[in-house]
Amino acid sequence: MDAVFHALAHGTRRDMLGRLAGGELTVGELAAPLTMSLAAASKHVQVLERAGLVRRTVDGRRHVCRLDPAPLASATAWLRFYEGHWTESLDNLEALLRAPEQENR
Amino acid sequence: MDAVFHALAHGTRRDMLGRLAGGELTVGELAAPLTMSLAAASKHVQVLERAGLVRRTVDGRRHVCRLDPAPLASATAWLRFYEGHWTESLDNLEALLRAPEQENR
DNA sequence: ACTAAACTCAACCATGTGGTTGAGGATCCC
DNA sequence: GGGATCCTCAACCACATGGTTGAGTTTAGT
Repeated sequence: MDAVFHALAHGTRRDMLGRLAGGELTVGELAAPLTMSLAAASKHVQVLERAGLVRRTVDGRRHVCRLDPAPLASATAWLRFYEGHWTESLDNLEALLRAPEQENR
Repeated sequence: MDAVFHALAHGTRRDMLGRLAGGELTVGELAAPLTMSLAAASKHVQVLERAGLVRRTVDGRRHVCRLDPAPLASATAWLRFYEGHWTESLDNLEALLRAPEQENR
């Protein structure tokens, strides 16, 4: 799960995932719009692969990547949990403000 | 937004956020259960602060930290967007499997 | 006034990360 | 077969990250 958040922490990788949401792409196609070498882009793909967010099938000399957003589910679950706690603590704050003892600030 | 994902990428920081969801804690209290020095924990708090996830109020010599999950919202929005694309591509897959041309695998 | 406590800051170190280049392995095309 | 294409691998480099220790500051307690 660290791997998922780590993969998402880099803008280049989020960009790749975004374009993969539109359909399968080869490593070269993923690298094309980027301002870095193919080898660098290849490393980013590997990071996404290790995080389980991208699956690769080798088709001849082309490596075709497709999105596998399943690992995103655990990340969203984590986030939703703490957003839940957040609204809860908002309720607590509100309750506190309504309480008889007036300790505003 | 990179900052938010980067902050979440470290298990120690997620742990801190989790405990902060239960209420305000000082830097020392955040550091106590960890196997690192206070200075190291202090740095983690600073990372969370830069990401906007934690707000600090100095109360005497104690630095009280409280959770501010607002930046989590943009992260969840990003994730939900791609989860949407995911279910869409699942539909595409299903449609493909139902299609006349049988190219399973 | 002294000491202890709660932190931050700065310097330092080891390791990880993101990029480059150069070489090489398959694969397609002529 | 020969050359161009697509991609990985390994070595290297600069810089960020995560940890340490030691010193310093501010506050609390006696």
